[in-house]
Amino acid sequence: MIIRIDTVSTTPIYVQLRNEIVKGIGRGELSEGECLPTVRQLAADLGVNSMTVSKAYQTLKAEGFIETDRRRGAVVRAGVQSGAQPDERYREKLEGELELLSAEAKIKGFGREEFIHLCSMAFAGMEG
Amino acid sequence: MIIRIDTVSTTPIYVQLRNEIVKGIGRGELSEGECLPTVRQLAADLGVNSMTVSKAYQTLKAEGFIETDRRRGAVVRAGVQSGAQPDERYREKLEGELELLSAEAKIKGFGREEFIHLCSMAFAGMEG
DNA sequence: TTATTTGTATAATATCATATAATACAAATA
DNA sequence: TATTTGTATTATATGATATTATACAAATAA
Repeated sequence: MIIRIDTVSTTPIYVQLRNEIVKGIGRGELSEGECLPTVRQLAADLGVNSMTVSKAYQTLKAEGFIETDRRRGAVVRAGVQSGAQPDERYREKLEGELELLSAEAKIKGFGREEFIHLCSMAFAGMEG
Repeated sequence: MIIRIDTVSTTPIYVQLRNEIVKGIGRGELSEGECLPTVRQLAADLGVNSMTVSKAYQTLKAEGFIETDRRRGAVVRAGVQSGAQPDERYREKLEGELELLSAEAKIKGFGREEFIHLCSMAFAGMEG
């Protein structure tokens, strides 16, 4: 998977990295159990510091998206999430962000159908 | 409209303020043409600095959500947005954010129907 | 064993964003 | 004239961000 970083953006690099990897997992470009590049390798590829990559991995780990194994490195977490009970904390976070997006879209002139269409298209872009 | 600020949050106060006002406009609690509190008044109510409120207002102004009038102060921008051509820049921003939310939701185990339902409910919470 | 690689920890440093404080200005109103 | 509006400026303090350098435990490969 190719990751691009915008060094001009106000979004911290480690957040950009975290977001790109999450989207890669969502799209299926990164499969469950697949190893991510090592922090040093990815840092070298992107021209950033290895601690910045490490911070992105730690964020992903804390959020349950990956696990770190001393033997294999960083690994995409297997389908624990697809099963079991939905994460209530995440649900509230998602609802809050959708509320803000809905308000912005509404004010910007988007109708309900158009908004839902965009949501549907975005989700369709994910694996499965 | 009542605005609450979380001083512990990592989200900057001026961003929280901006978000709350956007949601207030979206819900219809703040009508087009309605005056917002003065920067000093809102700052006093919230116990923050007036420049922090000013920064939130400037952000809202730059995004086209409000206008500032020396006579009336900060005013919710009238329906320029509901008409005219959709803002292409905003559309891309929206699509990008929906892509990330979709990826997270997908990984967290949400199905298409559930995700769309949440989007629909969020938009339904907006005026109109 | 030894050498290497893994993620991680630590410390020092630099830069920028954030927030506050105090003061001041032009424009408009009462 | 006095007041209020948003805004500008300057100074200051704090925290987030990013880099650099070094080091560690754990596991693998030689």
